[in-house]
Amino acid sequence: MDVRTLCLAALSRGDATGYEIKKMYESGPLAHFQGASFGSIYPALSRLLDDGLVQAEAREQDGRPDKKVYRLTERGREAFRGALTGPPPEPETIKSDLLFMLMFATEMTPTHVTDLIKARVTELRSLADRIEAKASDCGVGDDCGETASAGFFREPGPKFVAGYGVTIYRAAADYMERHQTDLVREIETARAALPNMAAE
Amino acid sequence: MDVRTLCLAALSRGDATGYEIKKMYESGPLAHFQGASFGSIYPALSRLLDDGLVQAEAREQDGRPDKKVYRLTERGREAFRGALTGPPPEPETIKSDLLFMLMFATEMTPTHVTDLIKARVTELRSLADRIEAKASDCGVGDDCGETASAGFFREPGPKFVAGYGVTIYRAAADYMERHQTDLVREIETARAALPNMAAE
DNA sequence: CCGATATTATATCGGGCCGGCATATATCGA
DNA sequence: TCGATATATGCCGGCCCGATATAATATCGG
Repeated sequence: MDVRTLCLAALSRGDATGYEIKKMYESGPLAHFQGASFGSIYPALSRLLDDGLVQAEAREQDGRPDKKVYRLTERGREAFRGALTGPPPEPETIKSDLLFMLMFATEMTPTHVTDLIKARVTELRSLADRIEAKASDCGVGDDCGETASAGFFREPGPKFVAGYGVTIYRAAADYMERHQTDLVREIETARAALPNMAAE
Repeated sequence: MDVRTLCLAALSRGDATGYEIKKMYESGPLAHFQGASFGSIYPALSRLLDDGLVQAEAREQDGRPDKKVYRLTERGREAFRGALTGPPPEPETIKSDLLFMLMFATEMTPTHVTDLIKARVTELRSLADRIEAKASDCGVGDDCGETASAGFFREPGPKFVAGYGVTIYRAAADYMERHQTDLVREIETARAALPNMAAE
């Protein structure tokens, strides 16, 4: 997804600065499933300004550098709807460093493989929990979603997507936990059958 | 994953040209979970050559431009093992254009949402089937994996990884199918409650 | 039998994006 | 008080993808 489109999407939910857009994709209502860095957000906003898809209002700030608050123009809103309606997204495949490394599991020590998988399982469960916490109303006292994203996850789209994330992360963690011991056992026998495994 | 490491990994399974490495990640034994383009493979091989991690042997070819067959040096093999042992991979999160688009499902027509999800479900099932076909021995008559990758998926690592892929892709397809109707119904009621939805 | 297309093979280039860095201030905890 | 963190913008090196160029052979349909 184009960072310019990502900016339009963020601004469709309200005016914001570049810094705030970044936060939305990092820990705010748009976190998970997409991300963008400062190095792409600020140039993207400049281009959107040139193209007339956003307006900027410079607000003088106590001390800090002037804050530039961006707002969608009508043309910007159309462009965003166009991106949503437009060409269907390319088929997405799983890209994973860990999975790739594990294809060469016989080149690693069983201990290392175990550590790698254990760490990943923890990460996956924590990711699922974080989505669930954010989605399940964040009802009580905590500050939860910060920028007025309270009701966002009651909308059908975010609810569907959050459920997807939780389901997939849990399925991944479950698979790894269930097949971990088999994998390690098979590596051990494979390495025992192989030569020079002295001091690794 | 660094494309240089990807090249080392491919060459650790046997000598190959840049073109053949590309094929391995496209449809060969290393397909799924990682990929690389010509625009990164050829420069990567050049750098690996400069750094002494691979050797190149130019083979004169009948007619076609000279084939450069690359081979891992001992230092290259060490570097690859280092990458496997080295810093654990960063936590990986799901990145998905479709999921992101669906967060704004209320801005789309129910028909469009249905089409999008149906197409993705088909893709996911086909992806899972392809992995399963490649992993389940490709035993009989078909040409299956081409370049001598017959037994690769009987090794513990690839078997574990293939199972992961099949499981996750199926789980994703299942989730989408099971929650699709709910999503569409909720969009419809949400849009009915909203203004100016005449000619979209 | 001829032309269109695919395949084998290498390489460059533009553009997009990430991560690190620079800059400036204010506040909060150790 | 000193470093870390947060607010806020922006540049730059480097990595990578996708498109394109080049070039010769193979193959299949008309």
